[in-house]
Amino acid sequence: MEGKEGIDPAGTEFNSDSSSSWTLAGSDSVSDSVNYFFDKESSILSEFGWNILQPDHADEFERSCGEAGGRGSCSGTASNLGGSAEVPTSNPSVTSSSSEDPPEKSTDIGVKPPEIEIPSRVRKKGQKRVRQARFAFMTKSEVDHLEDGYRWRKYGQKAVKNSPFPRSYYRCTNSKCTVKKRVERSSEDPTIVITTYEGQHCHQSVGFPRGGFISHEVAFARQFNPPISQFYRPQGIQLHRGIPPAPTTTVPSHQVGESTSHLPKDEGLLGDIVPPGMRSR
DNA sequence: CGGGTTTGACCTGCGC
DNA sequence: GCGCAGGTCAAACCCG
Repeated sequence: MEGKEGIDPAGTEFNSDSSSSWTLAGSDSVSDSVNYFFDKESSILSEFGWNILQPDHADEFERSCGEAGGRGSCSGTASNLGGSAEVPTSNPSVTSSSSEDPPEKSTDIGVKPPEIEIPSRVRKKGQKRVRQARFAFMTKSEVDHLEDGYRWRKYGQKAVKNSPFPRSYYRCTNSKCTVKKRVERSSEDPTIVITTYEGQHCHQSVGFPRGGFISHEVAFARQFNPPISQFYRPQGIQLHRGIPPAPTTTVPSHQVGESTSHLPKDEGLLGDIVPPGMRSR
């Protein structure tokens, strides 16, 4: 409605003319590398920030970006975002992607997904696990694992503290794709499924789920697909500037199979990405 | 038989 | 340093 608004850590306000109302909901108290945005209309809670890369990987990734050439312009985009708190609507890859568009061109990917998630048993000592940009959805649904157009393989399930519901871990079945997602039910409202995506698909989705309509998750996931490089900060450090996501107006709520709900107080997965201080809605 | 799920063990980060 | 909780691995199992 009023357009996105928020304040980045440096105090810079940002606005856009989008039809969504994103509000800065908080920031990561631990790494301070991400901010959280909540869309009151779509009830989508989003987390935006820079990847935190160890210097080794930063170099490595910078190289791969350089080789990729052209699209994305790793450091350039990063500095742009970092310097002026631009909203992602100015990001070509976001604005150009309608709900029909795949996150990336599948075959000739300019930027291959950086292998920043080092397997724990291969990871060298001192190299930290790196988190990619994440965004979360709260969806009212009886089904835990919502169709989003991609194929996922479950690789783990864990009981979550303070929640009677386990958290499931999924990985994209595409071997070249590093995207993961976590699915968990809200302990406050069992009808609400909280899905958190981490990373970005480097390939096309396998198709639309359930007869052609797409959910908020799909629409949002497809709109929020800036090149990975844009979440890369060359110096490898945590910084962060508020980057509100593209609006989700492409999906009228009546088209959504599972209606979204308002943000409840929550623990568990939300507790993971949402600082306690902002969970008062 | 291939692909997906389950589940216990293991690893890692973090707070105390 | 220790314990806890989250995250991941991988063998066993299931299913089409």
